Amino acid sequence: MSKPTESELEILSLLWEMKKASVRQIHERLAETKDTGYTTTLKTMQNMHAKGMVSRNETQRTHVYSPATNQRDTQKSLLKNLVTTAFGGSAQKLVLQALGEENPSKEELDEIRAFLDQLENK
Amino acid sequence: MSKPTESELEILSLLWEMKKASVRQIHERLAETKDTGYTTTLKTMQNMHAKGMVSRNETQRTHVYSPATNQRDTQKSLLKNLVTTAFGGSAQKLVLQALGEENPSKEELDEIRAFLDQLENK
DNA sequence: TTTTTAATACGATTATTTTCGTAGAGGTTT
DNA sequence: AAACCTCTACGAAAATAATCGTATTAAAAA
Repeated sequence: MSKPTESELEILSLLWEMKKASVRQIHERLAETKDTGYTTTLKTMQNMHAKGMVSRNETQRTHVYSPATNQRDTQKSLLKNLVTTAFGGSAQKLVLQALGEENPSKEELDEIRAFLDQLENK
Repeated sequence: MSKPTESELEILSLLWEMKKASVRQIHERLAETKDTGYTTTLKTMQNMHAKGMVSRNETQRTHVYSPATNQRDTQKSLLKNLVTTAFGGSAQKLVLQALGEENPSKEELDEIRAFLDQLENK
């Protein structure tokens, strides 16, 4: 699957969250942070459909889109790309940096600890 | 500082690693994985210089480039961008995913644990 | 039924990124 | 000196991405 562009990723991200949505719904969410026209959103989503990145139900006049790419896989490849291009291949460096930037709660930290333990026991 | 493009990031990454390098040196490293002309690399590096993304020493005929942007800061903003666009704002999800993809050594895991402890004690 | 609203389709334009050809200058080799 | 190699500079072309205007059609409202 081809790498989504920046705009496509924004939309894909919303679709992962919403499971399914019309162009209008997506556009309204985008409009919260971005100043772009409706037809721009429409066109981008049509492009995504042409690329097989999303599927859509056309039985209604208002088409309903849903993600066709697995969120996990997409995240995985984007991460891998970032690790190699920006972190010299070291996932550990990325992890430390990511954690340092946030203010994770105790619960989150514990969850990560548990995950580390689990990783070690394999 | 403006976000580096994909090609720029590849070069920046090599410069972070090599500290300083000529266009030729960078080009030879790129050529290992990418099939692109010398003048393309040159032009990209000139663009980066024009953007203030790298500095260069012009005293020799063969210019020597070095990164002008801090690796840490660049990583930080790229990560932030990825977290918000692809991980719904959750750094924790990104961390878990990144760790899951790798096969971190016991030492690396311990280092992450130590870092978690340190985070918690603040 | 007429009017208005809201949707898709399509193409064109603009902006950005990547690529490369060509010219010319500085060194090196013959 | 002449031929040759290796740089930089520059601009233009090609490829990719983002934006929007306009036409048309379907549904809803008047």
